[in-house]
Amino acid sequence: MARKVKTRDRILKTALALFNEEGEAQVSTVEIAGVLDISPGNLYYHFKGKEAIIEALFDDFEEEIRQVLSAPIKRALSIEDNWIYIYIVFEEINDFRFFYNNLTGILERCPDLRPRFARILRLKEETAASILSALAGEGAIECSGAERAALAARFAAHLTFWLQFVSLAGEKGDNSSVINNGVHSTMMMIAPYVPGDDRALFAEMLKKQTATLK
Amino acid sequence: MARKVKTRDRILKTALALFNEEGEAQVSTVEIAGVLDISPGNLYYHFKGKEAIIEALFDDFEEEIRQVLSAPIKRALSIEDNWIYIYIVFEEINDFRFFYNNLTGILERCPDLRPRFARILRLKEETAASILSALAGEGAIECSGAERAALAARFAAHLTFWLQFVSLAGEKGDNSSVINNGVHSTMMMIAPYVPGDDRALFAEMLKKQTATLK
DNA sequence: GTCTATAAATGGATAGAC
DNA sequence: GTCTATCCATTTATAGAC
Repeated sequence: MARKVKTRDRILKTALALFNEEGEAQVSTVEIAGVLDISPGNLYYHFKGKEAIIEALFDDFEEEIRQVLSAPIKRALSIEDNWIYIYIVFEEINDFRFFYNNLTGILERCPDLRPRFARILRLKEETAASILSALAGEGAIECSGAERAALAARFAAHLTFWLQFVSLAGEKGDNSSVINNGVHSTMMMIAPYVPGDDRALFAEMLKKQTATLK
Repeated sequence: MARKVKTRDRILKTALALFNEEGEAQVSTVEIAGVLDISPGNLYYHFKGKEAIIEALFDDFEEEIRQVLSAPIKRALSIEDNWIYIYIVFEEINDFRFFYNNLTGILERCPDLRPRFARILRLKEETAASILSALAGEGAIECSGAERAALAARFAAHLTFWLQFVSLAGEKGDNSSVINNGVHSTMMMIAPYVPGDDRALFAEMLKKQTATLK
C-alpha cells in the first residue's frame, strides 16, 4: 500500500515548509531542489518557476479555507460553538503563513491570486456577518446593524493579521498557544455585545476554554 | 536661500517613493540610482546597500511615530479629541507603507529593526490602554480592566494592519478616503462601551466626522 | 521523469580615476 | 562627491542526454 509519493507533491510539501521557515523571498528554486535531492531541471519540469509553485500551494489553501468558511453559515451556532471554526481558520492561516507574511509582495508577482484572495477576505467578512446576524436574531448578542457590519469587517481583518501581530510584538510561545491566544482575542470582540444576563456565562466560558487549550 | 538638496537626502526621498509604489522587493539599488540620474557607485558611497537605506528611513519613521504616540498620553482627552491622533498614525503608516506591506521580509533582512519595531507596537498598545483607562476613569466608557487590556491590543493591531486589509480587500479610493475609513473603523471599536446616554452623541459625532472628511 | 550542463539576466558591491 | 568600469554571486530558465 505504501505508494511512492509523486515528485510534484514532494516539491509542494518541501517548498511550503521552507517558505514558512525562512520566508518565501529567501528561498530559491535551487534550494528547494537541493533539499529534495533532485536537480533544478527536474523541478522546472514540474513547475514553470517559483510563482507556479506558490499558485499551486494557493489552490490547496483556497479550497480548504473556503470549506471552513462555508461550514458555519449553513447552520446557526451558539456563541460557544463558533470558537472551533475560528480555531481552524487560524490553523489554516498558520499552515500557510509564508503567504500571509508577505501578502503584498506575493500578490504583486502573482497577480492572478489577487482577486482570489480578495474574495476570500470578503467571504470571511460575509461569514462573520452571517453569524453575527444569527446571534443577534436569537438574542445572544445586542448589536445594531451598522455595528454588526463594522464588527464583521474587523473580524475578517483580525483573523487575517492577528498571528502576524503577535509574532511581531515579540511574544514567545509555540504554535498552538499562539493560536489559542488568537481564538481568545477574537472571541473577546463579541464580549461587549453580550447582554447583561449572559455576560457572566460568556466570561466563564472564555476562561474555561483558554484553560483547557493552553 | 534655496540650499542645494544633499544627495543623501535625495536618495532617501526617491527610495521611499519607489518602495511605496513598486514594493521594496521590486526595487534595486541600481534602479534607485537610475531614477536619480546618479551612478550606482555614488549611491554606494552614501549607503552600504539597500538595508542601510531602509534603516535610515526607519529612523525617520520611528522618530515621528513615537512623537505622535506619546502626545495623547500626556493629557487626558475626550473621545472626540482622540480621532486626530488616530488620523495622524494612519497617515504616518501610509507614508511608510512599503515597510508595513512587507514587515516579515524586511525584518528578516534588517534584524536590528525587529526589537525597535516591536517596541513601537507595544507603545501603540500602551498608548491605547492609557487613553482607555482615562476614558473609563471619567465615565466616558464602561469597560472592565480585562476588556480594556484586550481592546488595547486589538487597537494596536488594527492601526497596524487596517490600511493593508482595505487595500487587499479590493476597495478603491484615494489615500485620504482610505485613511478616513481607517479612523472611522477604529472609533467604532469604542462604540459598544459608550454608556447609553452618550451613545447617541457618539454615533452623531462619528457620522459628522465621516461626512466632513470624506 | 530525471539528470547534467550551461546560458542569460540581474543585483550587489568595489576599485580607482576625476 | 561623483563617475566609469568591472567583478562576483545568485537565480531563473532551458537544451539535450539518459
